[in-house]
Amino acid sequence: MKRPTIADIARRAGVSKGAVSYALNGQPGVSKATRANILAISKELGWQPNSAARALNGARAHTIGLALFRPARTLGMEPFFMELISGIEAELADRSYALMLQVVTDHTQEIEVYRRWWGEGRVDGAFLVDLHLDDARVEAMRALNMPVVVIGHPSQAGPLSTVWSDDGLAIRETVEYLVALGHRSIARVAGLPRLVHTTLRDQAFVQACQDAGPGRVEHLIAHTDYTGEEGARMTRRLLSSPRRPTAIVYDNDIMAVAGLSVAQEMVLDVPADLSIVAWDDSPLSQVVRPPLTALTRDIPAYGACAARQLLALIAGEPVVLSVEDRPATLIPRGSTGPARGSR
Amino acid sequence: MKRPTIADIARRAGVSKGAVSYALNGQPGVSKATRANILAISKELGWQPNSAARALNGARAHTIGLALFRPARTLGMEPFFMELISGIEAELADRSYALMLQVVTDHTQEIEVYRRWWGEGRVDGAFLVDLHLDDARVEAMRALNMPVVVIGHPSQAGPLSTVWSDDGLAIRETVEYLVALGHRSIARVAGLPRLVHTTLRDQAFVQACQDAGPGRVEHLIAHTDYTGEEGARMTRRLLSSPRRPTAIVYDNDIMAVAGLSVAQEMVLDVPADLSIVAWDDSPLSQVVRPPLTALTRDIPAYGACAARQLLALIAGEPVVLSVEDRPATLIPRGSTGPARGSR
DNA sequence: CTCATGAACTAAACCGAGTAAGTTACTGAT
DNA sequence: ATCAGTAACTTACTCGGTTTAGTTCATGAG
Repeated sequence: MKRPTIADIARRAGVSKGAVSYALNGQPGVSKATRANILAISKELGWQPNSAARALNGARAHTIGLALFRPARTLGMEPFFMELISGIEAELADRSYALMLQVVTDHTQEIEVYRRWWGEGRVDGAFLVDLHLDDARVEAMRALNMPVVVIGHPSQAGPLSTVWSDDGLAIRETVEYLVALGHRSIARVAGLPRLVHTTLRDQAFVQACQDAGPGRVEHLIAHTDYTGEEGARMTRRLLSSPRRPTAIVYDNDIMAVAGLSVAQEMVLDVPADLSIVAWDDSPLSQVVRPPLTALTRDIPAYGACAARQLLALIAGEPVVLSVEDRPATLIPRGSTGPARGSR
Repeated sequence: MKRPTIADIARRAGVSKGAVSYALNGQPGVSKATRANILAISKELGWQPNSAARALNGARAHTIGLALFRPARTLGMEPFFMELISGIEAELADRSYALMLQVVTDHTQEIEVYRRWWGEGRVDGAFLVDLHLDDARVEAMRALNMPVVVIGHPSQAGPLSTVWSDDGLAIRETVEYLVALGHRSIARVAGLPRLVHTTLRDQAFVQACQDAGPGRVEHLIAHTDYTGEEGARMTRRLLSSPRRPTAIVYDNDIMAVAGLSVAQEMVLDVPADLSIVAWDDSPLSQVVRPPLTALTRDIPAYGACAARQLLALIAGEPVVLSVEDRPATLIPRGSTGPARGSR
C-alpha cells in the first residue's frame, strides 16, 4: 500500500532505476519501445515523483513565498492585499506555481520564516512588501542571496529588484484637481509614518500643495494605522479644528469610508462642505452615498507584474532592476465638488 | 558560498555526521561539551536543516494545502474566502505551519493539484470547500488517504471529516423575523444551485416559509453566481415582477449591496418598500445607507476551527468526524422594517 | 576482418539528513 | 585482574530520485 517509486517501476520493467529516470524525464538514453513501456507501467502503478527526493538534487520547489506582517484576523478586511494576492496567484497559476503564505507577527519573524523556507529549499523566491526606512529585511534577503522582488518604491530596496508605481504623480494629480475645484485647505489622512510609501506620498503631497502657489494652499497630514477606527478619529479631529479643511485625501478606502460616516454624523454635506478622495478603489468606495472619488489602480495587475518579475528572476532571465507599473489615476465621483465659497 | 550541511559541521567539529545529527536533534549519544560545541558551530555557519532531506525520511511538511476553484481575479472581492484564509492562517501561524495556496480553474485540476502535493510530500493535509452534489473530490481524497477537512455540511462529505455551521437555523431565524415584521412575500437571491450549502439553504428557506402557516407566506428563489452583477439583475427582475416581494434575502453581501443600489435606482425606499437581508456581514454591509441587516458569523473563527480540526487529524489525534461551529446570527440594522400595509 | 562510433542501457555515487548497529574507552563491581 | 555495563561516539545504510561513468552490443567505415 506504499507509494510506488522508480525502483518499483524499474523492477516491473526489468530495467535499471537510471533507465526509468531517463524515460520519465524525456531524456535520451532509452529506446522508444522501452520508454513507452516504462511510461505505461508508471501510469499503471500511479507513480508520482517525490519532490523531496527531487529537491535533494537541487530541483525547483515551484513555490513562491509571501510572509505577511499583519494581524491575521484583519487580513480579510484589507482589499489591497487580497487583490494583490489574487493577482499574484493569477500569474502563478498559469505556470503551476503555488504560493506559500504565512502570517507573521513582526519583521524579525518574517526574516526567520524566509530564511527557513529558503534554507529548506521550500521556495524559489519571495516578495517583500511594506518596506520601511532602514528595513532590516533588505540586508537579510541580500545575504540569503534568494530571488526577491520588492513590491514598492526602489528608494529603500538597496540592490533588490522592485516593482512599483509612481504614487507621487497620483497625489499631484489629486491635489491639482482639488485646487482647481477651489480648495485652499487640504488634509491628508495618511498610513503608517514609517513606511516608505507613506513618506513618499507625504512629500509629494506637500510639494504639490506648495507648487500651487506660495501660501495659497494650506496643508496638513495626520498619520494613522490604516484602520477604519483611526481614520474616523482623525477625521473627527480634523473636522472639529478651528481651521477645518474643505477636502481630505485618505490613504486607503477603509479610512475614507469611515471618514465619510464621520462627516455625515457631524451633519456636514459631502461634497458641499467637505470633499473626500480615497486611495485605492474597492467596491466599498462605489457603494457608499455619495460614491467616493478614488485613486484607482489595477492592483491584481500590479501583483501579476511583480509575480512575472520574480519568476523571471528565478529563471535567471535578464531582468531590469526596477519595473514601474502604471500609476494610480483619479476617478472623480460624487464625493468631491467645488469648495464652498470659492468663486 | 553554498549552504552548510551537517557534514560541514561534522568536519569542523571533528566528529561524524551521526554525532552532529544527534546533537542538533537533542537526542542522547553525545556529551554535553560536544553538543555545545556542535551547536555553536552550526550557529556560526548559519546551518539550516534541508527539509527535502528530512522529508525523505518521512518527516512532516509543516504545510497545509488549499486549492481554490475560483477565477483568481475575483478572489480579492470575496470577503468570505479572505476571512476564512485569515482565520486559518491565524491558527497555523501559532504552530509555524504554512498555507500552500493555488488557484485552479476546475475541480479536475483541483484534484490533480492535491494529488501532486500529497504525492510529492509537500503538504500534510488539505481543505475542501464548496462541495457540490456527487462531488468527485470526496472519492479522490478518500482514495489518496490524505488528511482532509471539508468546510461545509457533512451530507455530501462521505467519510471525510467536516466543520460546518447550521445554515438552516439562520435562515429560519431570518424568515421568522421577516414574517413577524408583516412580510408575506419573501424572495431569496441564492448562490450557485449545485453547491450543497445552497441546496440546504433553499430547503430551509422553503420549509421556514411554509411553517409560517399554510399559504401565508409567498416565497421565491432565484439562483445566481454570487457576483454583484447577477445579484443586481435578479433584483431588477424581482422588483419588476407584478407580485413584487417586500423582502429579499441575499446569499452574500456583495449581492445584497448591489440589490440595494437597484432598489434605490428604482426609487424604492429601503426599508419602507423593500426589506433587505445580507448573508455574511462584511464592512460593506455597514457602510451603505441604510446599513444592511445581516446574518453575521465569525468567519475567521470558522476557518480557525477547521484548521484546528485538520491539524488534529494530521497529528493522528482522535477527532470527532464532524464539528459544528456556531450558526450565523441575525443582526437587524436599517435595511429591514415592517412591511408596508401590514398591521 | 577489425576497429571506431554511438545507441541503449547498468552500476554506483550522490544529494542531506535520520538512525540502527557496531565500536571504543572508561567505570565500577567482583 | 577480569568482566559487564554504559556513555560516547562511528559506520553504514536508508529515503527516492538524478547523474556520472562505465559496459554491452549492433552498425558502418576502412
